[in-house]
Amino acid sequence: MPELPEVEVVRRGLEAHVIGATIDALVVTHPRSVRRHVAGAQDLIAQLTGQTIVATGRRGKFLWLELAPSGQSLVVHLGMSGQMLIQPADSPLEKHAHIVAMLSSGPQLRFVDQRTFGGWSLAEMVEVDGTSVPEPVAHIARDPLDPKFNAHAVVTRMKTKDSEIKRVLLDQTVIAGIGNIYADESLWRAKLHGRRIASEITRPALHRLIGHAREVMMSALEVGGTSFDALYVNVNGQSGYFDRSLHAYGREGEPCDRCGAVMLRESFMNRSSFFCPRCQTRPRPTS
DNA sequence: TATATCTCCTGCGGGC
DNA sequence: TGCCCGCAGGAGATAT
Repeated sequence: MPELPEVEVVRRGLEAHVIGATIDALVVTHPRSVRRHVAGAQDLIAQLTGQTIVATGRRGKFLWLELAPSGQSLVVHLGMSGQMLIQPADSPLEKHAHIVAMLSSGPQLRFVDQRTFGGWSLAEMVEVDGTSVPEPVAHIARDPLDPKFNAHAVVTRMKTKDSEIKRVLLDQTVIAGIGNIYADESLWRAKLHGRRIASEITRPALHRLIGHAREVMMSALEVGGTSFDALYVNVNGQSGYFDRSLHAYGREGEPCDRCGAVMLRESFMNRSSFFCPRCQTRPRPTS
C-alpha cells in the first residue's frame, strides 16, 4: 500500500522522466479516477493538454506535477493501488489503466489503479506556512521527511488529543505520510500499544515515536518502499523490498523480533493492527 | 468542536 | 466448478 516512502519513490521516478515534457493528449477511461476534479474529465483533458511539466512535489501521500504556463498543479493520490507508470507508447495497455497522458518526449504517463481509491485532479497552488502546495493539500500536515518538519509542534498537538495514538498517527492533519504499515512499525519500535491515549503518553515517548516513524520510513525509502504484491510498483513497474524488514505488520503468530513473544493481530478502525503483547502492553481498561 | 464510524472499490483466497 | 463472504485500507463524508 503506498505510504510516504512509496509515494516518494514514485515522485523521484517521475522527476527523472517527465520534467520538461509537454502533455500532447490525454485519455480518461474511468470517471472515478478523476472524481476529485469536480469540473469533470473533459475539463481536465482540456486544461492539461498543452501544459508542460516543470517540477514535482510531494507532501505525505499526495504528490503533484507543477505545470507551465498555467501555474497550476496536477495533484495525484495513489489511494490503495494507484500506479504512475512511464510506458512506451506502443506497449499493451494495463487492465486498470484509467488515465493515459501522451508526452511530447515519446512515452506515455499512465495512471493504473485496480481499486480506484486514487485519482488525478487539477488545482491552484496556495501558500501555507511559507510553503507553496496545491489547494487540496493545504490541510495536510508536514511529513517527517519535510525539511521544515517540527517534531516539537507535532508532539504538542498530539498531547491535545484524547484519542488512541494509532488513530492520531494515521491523522494526516497531525503528521502526514503514515499509513497502517508504518504506524504499526513505529509503534512496535517505540514499544507503545496503538490503543494508548495520545494525551496520556509522555512528551519524550512521543518524541521517540516520531523519531522511529521517520527512521522506519527513511529505511523503507532506501530500498524502494514496501511491496506485498503487484499493487505497489515504481514508475518502471518494479517492486520495493522493505517488506523483508518489517517487525510488526503482517507478522501475526510469528515470534517478536525483540522478545520472542507471539505477535498478535487485532481489528482496529476497520483494518488490522499487529503488535507484540509483551513489548507493547495494552492500556488498562478505564472503569 | 472533537472524535468515531461508514463508505467507496476490486481481486484474491477460503469455505462450502 | 461456482458462489458467497471476508479482507485489504486512504481519505472524505457522515454520525455521535
